[in-house]
Amino acid sequence: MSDYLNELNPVQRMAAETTEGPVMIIAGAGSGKTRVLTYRIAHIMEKGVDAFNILSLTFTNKAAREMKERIGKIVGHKEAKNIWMGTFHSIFAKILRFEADKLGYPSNFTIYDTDDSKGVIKDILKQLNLDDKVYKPSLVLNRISSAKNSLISAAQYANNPITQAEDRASNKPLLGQVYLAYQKRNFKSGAMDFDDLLFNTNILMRDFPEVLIKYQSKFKYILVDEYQDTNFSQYVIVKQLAARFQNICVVGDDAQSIYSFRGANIQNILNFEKDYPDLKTFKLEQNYRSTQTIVKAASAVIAINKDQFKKNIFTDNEEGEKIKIIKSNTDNEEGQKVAASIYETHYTQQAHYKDFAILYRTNAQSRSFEEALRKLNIPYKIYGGVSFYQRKEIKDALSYFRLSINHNDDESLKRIINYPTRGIGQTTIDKIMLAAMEHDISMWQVLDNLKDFNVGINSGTALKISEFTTMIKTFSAMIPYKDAFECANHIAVASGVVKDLYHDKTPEGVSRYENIQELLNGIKDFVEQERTPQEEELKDAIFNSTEANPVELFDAPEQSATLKTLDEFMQEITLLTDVDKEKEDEKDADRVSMMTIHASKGLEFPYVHIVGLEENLFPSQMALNSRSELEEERRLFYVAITRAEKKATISYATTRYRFGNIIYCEPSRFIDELDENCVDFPQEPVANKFSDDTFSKYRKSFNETSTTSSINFGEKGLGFNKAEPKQINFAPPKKLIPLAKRMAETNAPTDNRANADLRVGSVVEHEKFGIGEITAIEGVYPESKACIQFRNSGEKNLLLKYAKLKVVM
DNA sequence: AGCCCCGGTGAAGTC
DNA sequence: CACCGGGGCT
Repeated sequence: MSDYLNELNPVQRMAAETTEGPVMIIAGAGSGKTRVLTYRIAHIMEKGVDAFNILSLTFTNKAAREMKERIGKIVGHKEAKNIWMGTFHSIFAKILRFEADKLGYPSNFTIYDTDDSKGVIKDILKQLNLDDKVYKPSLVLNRISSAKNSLISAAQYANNPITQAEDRASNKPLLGQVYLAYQKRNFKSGAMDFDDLLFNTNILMRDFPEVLIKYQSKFKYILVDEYQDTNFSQYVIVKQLAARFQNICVVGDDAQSIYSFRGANIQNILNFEKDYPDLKTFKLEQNYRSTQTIVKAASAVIAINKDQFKKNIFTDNEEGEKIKIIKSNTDNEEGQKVAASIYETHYTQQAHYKDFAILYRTNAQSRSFEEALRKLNIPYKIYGGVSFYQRKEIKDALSYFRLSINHNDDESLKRIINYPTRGIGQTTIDKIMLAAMEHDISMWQVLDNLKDFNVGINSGTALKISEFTTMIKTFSAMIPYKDAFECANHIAVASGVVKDLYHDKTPEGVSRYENIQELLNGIKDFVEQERTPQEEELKDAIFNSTEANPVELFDAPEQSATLKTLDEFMQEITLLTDVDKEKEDEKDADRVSMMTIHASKGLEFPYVHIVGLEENLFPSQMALNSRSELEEERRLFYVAITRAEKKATISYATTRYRFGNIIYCEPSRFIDELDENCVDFPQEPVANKFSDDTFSKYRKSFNETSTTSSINFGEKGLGFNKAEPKQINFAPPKKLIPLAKRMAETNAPTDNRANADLRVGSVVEHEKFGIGEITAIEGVYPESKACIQFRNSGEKNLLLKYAKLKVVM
């Protein structure tokens, strides 16, 4: 019949053809996992299974899209579209919209991102009169998130003696109350946070057996990719759904489990066999990606970990170059040396710049590489960082959309009620918020029934409020009847956002204006894309079920079911992963890729530079408290090395800036763990591992770790299954930089006298602001001040005697 | 109401 | 060093 299976090696082929019953595929790095998954699904379909009965959970939506594309080539694109494929969050958000009414939620519930969630927590802390220095919103949110991912409800949390004791110990005795209030507030707002999407799916399946049966019957074949990175909540969902047919296939690599910080539990994959005794396991051990050197070096590193499946990863590829180690004296020098190394390889090997990646442990490390690459005119692209959707102007516009879709979305309301300025000040907002909290309703409900509440707002302000609510209502009325682009465009203009930005002629203002245009363009694209069958189904269900009485202001209602609406757009973008957000048209651009190692998972590059290999940075100082944390760092290092196809280069610096101070760094222990036959060490000794400093540091860290606390969340939960013991660290991160190692900042003497010769019209380069032209000079050197129009950073006034400027022309 | 300046504090990774 | 929030000034 089909010959696609012949493209697989024997193990891959068996894994793809064993479609019935529980299957686990342990897929080493570069072992052709995606190919197996693709062919497996195609094979299931060719055996006659309806695509609507297949659920495939992927790590990013992009991965889902690409896999659908590949499957489509085998079984036909029309059929492939019918597969339910996407991330856990996006798939179950869809299901929750179908079933929302059962949980008391509206089907157009808002999904709160992390910023929204923190905003809610801040309000609650204010209301409960708690100090946000003690109850740090990010820590509180982490704690709540961990609880939810372990299926601990707010009520269970608040009444659990263990969590109570734990929170008292960390000086946050009311954390349970915060969690309760947080859930209540979000519910009133018709909002779910990311963790709620999974948590509430579990509630749904627990409390509504008919719903569980419905989806169990629907999803006859279930596949889960990156299973090593699932958390308890996800584990239970999968287990429940697969309970009827048991055609469950999980794919993963325990050696690449790197997301425990967001609740991922490597035990899910290590213990999978316990849940399904008749499990068939396939190990994909042949690496098709990397050289023998890279495979050997990586294997030596990962072998040090205790907690893992035994694997014998091998490759038939050539031996390849040794791993090169670059030592630098400072972080800036590291940037220069790495950039130079890329530059050199680019020319000597005729490599494209897109063949290179710089991988780092933390986003903050990107700076020195950016600067160095820019100096050598090497194009680069940074993945992650502040995304488009995080920008202020975009969030403002989206908040208008969100509020128009769901009036009870308090976080959006707070953001835009006085933007652009319309005379509704902080005092008024505080009064509204107070009334909302007192009556347990959303802020909108207070605004919309202002006279029913004794809020103490004067008639002038009341008028402004009513103008605001009327405006939002007209937006809402439009959404079901006009496509997303028309609505968004109308809202952006009618709200005054566009006008506000248009009048701002500073370079920042211009760029904000352009960003809004870009957002609108994106929405235009969205409108022009066809819906997937699932989206069609969902659209119908929600459109027909809305209790809302359609206001016939615009086109005929029957037309609206075919339109792609603004609320659909919002649903789509909220759950995009960082990878999903990357622009397609830049994919082929010839640029060096820069990203965190986490973000690099699943990617591959011929030449990989792994940078910042220093103790306390990689491994991170936060990971030195336990074996399991250190093992996760090691897995992260393993992931980094195995991204490389031809050559891996590792670099470290002996000093580095941190919080404005220079600190000394030691080479990472991971360097020593590489198989030494695979490594090209620098001439001088790498490090003196047993200096007094080293000992003093470890003594210090040992003494300090004893306050770290943990609680066991394993016993309760929702009562489906026994949870794995869940550790939540609540101790603040320990600084492990010994006093002896600190050094006063030594500002390199800069000769700025040359700046005295600068004139209006001179073009200069500033190390931070980039290239700019001097438009005015005031005063006489050394007291002179130059006004410089920078190309990318806007206008700045700089004192010439201090400004570090290089004359360009 | 908005702007600016100051000081305190803080960077791991993310749906 | 860089960002954010608070407070004070216009």
